[in-house]
Amino acid sequence: MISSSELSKLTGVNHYQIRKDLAYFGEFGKRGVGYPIQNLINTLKGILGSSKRWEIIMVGVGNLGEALLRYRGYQKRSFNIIGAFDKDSSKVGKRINNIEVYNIQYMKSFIMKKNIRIGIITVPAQAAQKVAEIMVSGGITAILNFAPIVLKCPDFVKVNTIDISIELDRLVYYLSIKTHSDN
Amino acid sequence: MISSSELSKLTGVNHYQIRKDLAYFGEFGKRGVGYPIQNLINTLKGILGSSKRWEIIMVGVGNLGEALLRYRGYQKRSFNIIGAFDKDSSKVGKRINNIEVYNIQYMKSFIMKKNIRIGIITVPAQAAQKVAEIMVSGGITAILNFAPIVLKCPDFVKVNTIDISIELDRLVYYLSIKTHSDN
DNA sequence: CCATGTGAAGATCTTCACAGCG
DNA sequence: CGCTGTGAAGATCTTCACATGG
Repeated sequence: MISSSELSKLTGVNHYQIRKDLAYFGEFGKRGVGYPIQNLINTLKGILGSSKRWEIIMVGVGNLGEALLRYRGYQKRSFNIIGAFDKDSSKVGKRINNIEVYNIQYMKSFIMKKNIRIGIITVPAQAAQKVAEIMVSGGITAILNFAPIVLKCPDFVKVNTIDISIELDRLVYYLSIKTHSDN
Repeated sequence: MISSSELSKLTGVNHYQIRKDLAYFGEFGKRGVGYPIQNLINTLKGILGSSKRWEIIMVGVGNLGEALLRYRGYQKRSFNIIGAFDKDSSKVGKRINNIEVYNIQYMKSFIMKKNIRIGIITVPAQAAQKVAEIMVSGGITAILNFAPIVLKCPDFVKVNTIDISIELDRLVYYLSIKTHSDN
């Protein structure tokens, strides 16, 4: 059993919010007690779509791509990187964390054959748009993009961009504001 | 000169929002024409705090850390990674992208001496909290955290966490919702 | 009595309509 | 006339107060 206040401490989200969010999907807490942990986990898995197993591909096996492939944090999650792609023949054929690197020319047919819905882009900025287009043409509808550009994709495609420079700009902005008002 | 609608196309943010946001900081557009580009850039640099030059340190030179060190996207930006730290002696002394890797035991004094305000954490999850504490004790007040945990820091410290698993969960959730409502 | 679930109040963010100015 | 700047309307998110039920 766990209460909304305990969850609050663990996550940094306040207890009102925790309750509102959970209640939004139904009543699975017990009044006066809290939420049954195991039950909560299972219900959330269903809600987040993580009871299903999602297969993912990654394109671009440079430093960042390799870092992500080595990252073990996926293991217990609902998604699996089942293939990586690069145009560089020196990388093709490698296996990283048991994930094989294929030539990028096979990407589209791979997506179609395996019915992939999610792709990760870790290629340089100038190649990213083209990669995104091939992904979409193969049937991918959700992209996690690490290239520092705005990808042009059809509306039905969900693009989630992580641009490290922008994240640092956020911090810089925060510090500037604070410094300014510290007088 | 550039108009709010052009900026809208470039960024994906709608034109109302562009104007509201810019107007919030003052009137630097010309009615009937648009925004003078150079002027806009300079003004925004000031607002974002990027007219100043910010020095940054990074801790953890594993795959991800190395990828970020190699990333050239900072070059034109307002921030500079001026040092990296690791506890692994095989990494100490390396130079990556002209950034030297120091033993982590010198981190605190480095932060203090150079008056660093921003730190990037790319160490494994179990080491991240400790690293954050040392950073804060040295005077850092803004952290970009790549470790998949919730860092406990004093309120005056701005923590920005990027957890790749969570970003993927977002996409999975989006796809689940869509699949559900596609019936 | 305790912690959830929820309607209402409050705060904030987004969209809109249009006045104002080059 | 065109595009900005802005007050107001609308939508959404957050906080709160408290009724509800184990």
